[in-house]
Amino acid sequence: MSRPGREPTLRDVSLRAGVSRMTVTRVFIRPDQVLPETRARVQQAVAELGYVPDRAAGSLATRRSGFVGLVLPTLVNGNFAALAEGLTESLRPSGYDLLIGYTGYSMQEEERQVRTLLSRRPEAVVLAASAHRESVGRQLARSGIPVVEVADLPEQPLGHMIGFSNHAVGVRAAEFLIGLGHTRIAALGPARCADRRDLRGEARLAGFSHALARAGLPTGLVRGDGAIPLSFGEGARLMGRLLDEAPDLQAVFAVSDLAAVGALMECRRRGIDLPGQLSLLGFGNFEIGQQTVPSLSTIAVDFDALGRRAGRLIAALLRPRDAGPPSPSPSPSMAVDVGFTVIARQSTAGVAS
Amino acid sequence: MSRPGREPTLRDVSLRAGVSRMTVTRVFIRPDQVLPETRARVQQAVAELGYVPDRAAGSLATRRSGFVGLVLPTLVNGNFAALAEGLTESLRPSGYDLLIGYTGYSMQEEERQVRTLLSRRPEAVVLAASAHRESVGRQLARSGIPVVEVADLPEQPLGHMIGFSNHAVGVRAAEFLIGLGHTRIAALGPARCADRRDLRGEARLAGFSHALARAGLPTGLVRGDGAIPLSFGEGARLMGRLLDEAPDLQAVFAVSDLAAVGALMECRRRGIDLPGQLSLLGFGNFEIGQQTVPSLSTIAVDFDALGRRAGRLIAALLRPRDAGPPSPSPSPSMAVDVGFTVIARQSTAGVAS
DNA sequence: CATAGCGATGTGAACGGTCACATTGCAAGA
DNA sequence: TCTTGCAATGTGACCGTTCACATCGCTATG
Repeated sequence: MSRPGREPTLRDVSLRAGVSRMTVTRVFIRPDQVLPETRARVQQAVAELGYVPDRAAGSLATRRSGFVGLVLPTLVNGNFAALAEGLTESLRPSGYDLLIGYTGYSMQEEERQVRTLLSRRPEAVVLAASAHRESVGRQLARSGIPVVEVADLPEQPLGHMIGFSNHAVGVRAAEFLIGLGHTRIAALGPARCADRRDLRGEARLAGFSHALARAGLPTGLVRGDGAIPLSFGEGARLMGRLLDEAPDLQAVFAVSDLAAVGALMECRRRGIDLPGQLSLLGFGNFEIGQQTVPSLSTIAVDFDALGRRAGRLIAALLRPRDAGPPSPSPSPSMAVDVGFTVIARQSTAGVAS
Repeated sequence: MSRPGREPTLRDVSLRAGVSRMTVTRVFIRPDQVLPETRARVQQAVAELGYVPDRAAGSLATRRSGFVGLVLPTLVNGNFAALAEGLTESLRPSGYDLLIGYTGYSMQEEERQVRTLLSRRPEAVVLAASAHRESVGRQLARSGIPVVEVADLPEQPLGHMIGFSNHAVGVRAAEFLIGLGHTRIAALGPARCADRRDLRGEARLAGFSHALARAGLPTGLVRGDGAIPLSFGEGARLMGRLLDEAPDLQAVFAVSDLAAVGALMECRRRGIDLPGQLSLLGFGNFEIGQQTVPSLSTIAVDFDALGRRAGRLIAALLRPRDAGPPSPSPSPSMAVDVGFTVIARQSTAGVAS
């Protein structure tokens, strides 16, 4: 190394290669503008010194951080992780790095995350945490960067939306179970604490209740009291309570496959036959649901594709950064409904009549 | 806002508050050095302008990015996600942000990730991807920052290690199953492709074979041909193949709970009674294993704690940055063995004699 | 043969903070 | 009253890169 202790800089490389600093930069940014011989000399110096450009300095000069922020409730959820991976991959060709923050479903934490994030000057932000404090929207709006909300279609969007209606999912779930001939129908969903909330789960639950009521069926067995995040164990626990209270249950919708699989296992422990005695429907199409016995009927959304789509949108929004006018017309807010699919597997069946 | 289009800067705030830029900075860095009245005036200007400090600029000046890099195989694995969350949380008090990259188990991709990462000048790097190209070690060594490898105890460490011996896990798994009286014992593990490898899974498998051989038992049923990453479906598929070939099998070790649960479901589909006809042992203590019927015996490692521990180590290493000598003595490489625990649940049982 | 034109390279000034080192004002002690 | 000392604030340079623009040398063209 040239200077002890410090990492080599552009200057070190330029001195060694016998060119100016600008030429070295060009070798990285626009190699075609540099004569092949010069380029080779520079590249050798780079290799010898082990020089890696400092993007923080670059960001400062270009006013472009190369970051896209992603805020989600938790990483410990296959679908959110898949979303993150899809986003990363679709953003890679454009050279953006993902900066991930997770809120643990807490709105207060989300606020903190967004503030932290903004200090890194992301060029766009993707929000997958559905419950926002008002201040979050204010901060994001002020920063002037594109905001994309995913995995939902909120009533009061902060920016673009790529997702699906969780309320519609709930409605469809109810219609599906009703269509099978069930009438004593229950649902398992998240509790509403003051700060920790799973708004999407709540929306699915609300849609479910709504459709039940519309069909003239009782909604008393729709339970919004699951601990967040809904897990296998929580699903089993909730199912146990439900079975204790209403042994003559015919069908259950769990707002998450995780809870549904837990519920399925609880049924197995109690010797309840699925779908013979009870139909069970989940949401999320987690891989485990394909393998359980019986396999789990569910409602599927392609989260990886959701992430990819968000990434493509962002790449497109950010590309003509130079072309268009500064930002007088913040491109009209897009809303993309990617829909969802009911996947009927073995855990649901019609009522024998 | 003050200047149209641009985000407000320190200068905008200082002008509005009628102080110098340095005073504004101090309100953020060392508030106690600023007179309360002045501080209040500055804070009001900050609030009015919606000013958020630019950390890229700050990094440049302080030569500290505030980033810690984390490279892992995939996020779509509860244990790695838990590790990431544990790391994040233990680093938060010290003000570090996590920069996550994932390799999809590819060594080539890992190399790319590390290079990208280094351009953001992380102050430390945590590696959870066990298979490294040589160049990765070179790059990291040259950068001079602390490196922590987690979830393994490699023979040729790149820096510090916090983990457990995957080979020992395999040995212990075999001893456990042998101890139950089984002799026809199989194992399911990852295949070894050229680039995509799961070295930790391979190590568990190798340890398992080793212990089997040492006990004079045949190792022909130890299968290292699972698609990476090992999933529920892959576990089911592998188990099916195994049962077709060796119907008189007595015990199976799957190097991941995910594969083990898949295998468990496959057994159920085939009407094979666990643990009556077959003992099944997994690894990883994923939550689902507690809920399956029968519940899954497994080998547990606390990944969240692993992440926390790595975070604490890094925080400690980085703290006295100012105190100690520049870096003549790169603090001796630490190796922490966090061990593992066999959790015997219902899927394993002794042979009836 | 002069010169316009272009491609390759160099120059100095930002970018937005923070560092080390002044400078100022004021209270305590000789 | 005159230091001395400290707390609060200001000054200019610098962190490593890239921007806009200038310069250089060469070739093609009239």
